[in-house]
Amino acid sequence: MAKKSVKRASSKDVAREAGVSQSTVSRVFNNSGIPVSEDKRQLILETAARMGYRPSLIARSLNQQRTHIIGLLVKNFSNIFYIEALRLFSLMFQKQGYTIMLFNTQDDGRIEEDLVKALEYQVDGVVLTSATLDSSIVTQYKDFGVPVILFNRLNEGKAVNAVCCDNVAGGEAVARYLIERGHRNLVYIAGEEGSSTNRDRQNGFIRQSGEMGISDIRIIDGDFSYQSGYRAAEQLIAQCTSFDGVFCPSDSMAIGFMDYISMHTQLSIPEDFSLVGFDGAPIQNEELYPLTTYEQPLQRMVEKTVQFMIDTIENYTPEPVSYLFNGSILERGTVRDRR
Amino acid sequence: MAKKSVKRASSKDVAREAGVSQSTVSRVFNNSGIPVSEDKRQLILETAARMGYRPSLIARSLNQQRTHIIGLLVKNFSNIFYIEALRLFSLMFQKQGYTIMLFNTQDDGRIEEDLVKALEYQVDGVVLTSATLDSSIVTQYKDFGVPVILFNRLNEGKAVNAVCCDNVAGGEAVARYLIERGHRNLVYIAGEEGSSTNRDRQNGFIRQSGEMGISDIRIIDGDFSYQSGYRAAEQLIAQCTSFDGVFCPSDSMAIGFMDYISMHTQLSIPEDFSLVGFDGAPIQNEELYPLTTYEQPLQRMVEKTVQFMIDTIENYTPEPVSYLFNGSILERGTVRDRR
DNA sequence: TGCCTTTTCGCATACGCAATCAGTATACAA
DNA sequence: TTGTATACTGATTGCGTATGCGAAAAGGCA
Repeated sequence: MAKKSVKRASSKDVAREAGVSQSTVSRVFNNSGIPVSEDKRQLILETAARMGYRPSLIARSLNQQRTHIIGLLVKNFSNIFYIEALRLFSLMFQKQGYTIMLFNTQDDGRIEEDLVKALEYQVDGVVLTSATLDSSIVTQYKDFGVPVILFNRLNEGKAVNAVCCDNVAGGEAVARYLIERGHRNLVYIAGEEGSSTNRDRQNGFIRQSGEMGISDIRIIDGDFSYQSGYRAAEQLIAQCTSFDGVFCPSDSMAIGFMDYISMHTQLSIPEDFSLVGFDGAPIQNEELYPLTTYEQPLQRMVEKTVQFMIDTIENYTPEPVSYLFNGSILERGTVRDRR
Repeated sequence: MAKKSVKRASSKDVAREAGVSQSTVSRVFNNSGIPVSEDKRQLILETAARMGYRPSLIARSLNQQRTHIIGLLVKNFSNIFYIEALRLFSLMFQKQGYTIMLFNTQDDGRIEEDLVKALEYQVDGVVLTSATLDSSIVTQYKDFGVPVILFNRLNEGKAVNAVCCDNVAGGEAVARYLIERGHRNLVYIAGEEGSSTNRDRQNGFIRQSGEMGISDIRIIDGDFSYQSGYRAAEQLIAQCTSFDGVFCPSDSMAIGFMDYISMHTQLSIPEDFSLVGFDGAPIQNEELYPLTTYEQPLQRMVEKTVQFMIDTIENYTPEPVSYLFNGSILERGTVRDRR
């Protein structure tokens, strides 16, 4: 059996069938305002429908040098925050007439491979979420005139476009929030090592604490995941340190932390100590997990990224821009005022 | 400023620069075994690298009538099971040299729109997950010779390819499992109305129960979501019916159910009644949610879908095939033997 | 050296579309 | 009737790649 049992109708086929030229068919299907007489238009639409004709966006892309495809590189499928971002991206790009090509970059070594693949497919732009990437690759990428936007990640020297939450300010805000409410013995559960998001949140948290007179902050290892939050709680409790405020720089970690506390200790939050998360991703059950957290304006960040991308595609500018967003503390029930 | 500040090098450019013909460049880059002398090959590879040349997969697709793009239509971004499926699909298709075009089909009315878009992009095949679709559209789609596979969904008359868990057998297995262990007063929390998955699980559950002498099964409305499980528990408890076995046809629902019970009642599972879920999607904390569930062989199902898709692309056959998979009860801690 | 086989390469064309340009038909004014 | 402007249509070209065919070059053998 042949590879394709049916051959798709092309505009040429429709033209022959309808007795017009291929150009006229083309003019009818790309609504670019070029006038076609009404009777021919109807004739063409009818024969096209009868033959099941659909314009080939591949051929159109080749001709126009524009694919209307956006490459979306995603790494972290276990973090609800990025799932939510993915959902919003796909929705908003679709609404703007773009289609998403998804690259699930499992390990960092494959990033370059995926970027090249996206390039070969002539994507109009690339969004990188949650990837700890070698910036040299992206710089090289820029040479092709394809816009790249880092989402929720900054790179050194701001050599690449980025839309990001101001993580330093976020860390500072959490420190301020806790210390202003009388917390003195703070703990920071670290996120993924080497990621700019963790580094910035940690630096902001520690610096602001220092400025407010709190300098010895305990740091426990982690990696943003639920499990790491759970284990961090275990580790912290085993050390039996006295503490009254914990900052988990992701909601997943915070919830893992809460679970360990409620399952294996007699402590209760916020009576015995306060807990603040980060992200503000949707929580299924806020009654069960009334997590006070620093909420990133995810929706606005995605909107900005999409708009920024489209603007850049339509008017390419080589100078990189970084947009920083500020979130705010979402007060729920895991922080008590200790003054 | 121009739309593109740089023009990408084409095979023709490389050919001119290297002093060979465009054909030879092409032959070097599509490793189709056509011989090119070693010195020219090296020369071409070098100049290509120097010029930053990458073959255009768009142009290649136009020429070959094959894009190596798979359209993936996803609806349910809130269900962990489908997120996991999406992750596996993207991984496995990438490994097989295919790239994924993602369509986030928000509401069912847009399915047709997304299918058409995928068609226009000349995708080599389409996988539909979690979509309650009008089969007439898909039938029409088949006329284009583009393979369509329904994932985790059957359609009436089996007119379309499908890879699915045998939901009827699953429902039966759960009924058998509960009744064999002495449960007599069963409750079924319904999944999304109108979905084949819910209908089949429900039918299997009720029929098998009937055959084993249990005929009056209470049914509570739901839609597969965490919230609907939570509300169903509330509703059930309010009715104060005596029951000893509950079947939630998705793990999300089951966990919502568990949460309501532990938060708002004095009942405990499995002491006061047993609970069985469905899916077997990863649960973050099995200690906290030791849910006994019917586990679908997700990994194998995805593998089969990918393999099936590639086979169908390479050797198109118009006769639709349905592959049914059987899962099994994953015993954890929410069922007690009541004999 | 001449002839033949094999390897290697270039020419020309096709893929499906959009755009440019040139050409026809119609309308209206002179 | 002719000229001009305008509405419309068609032939042609190019986007970047792959490939059949034939030509040329290289190599083998007498």
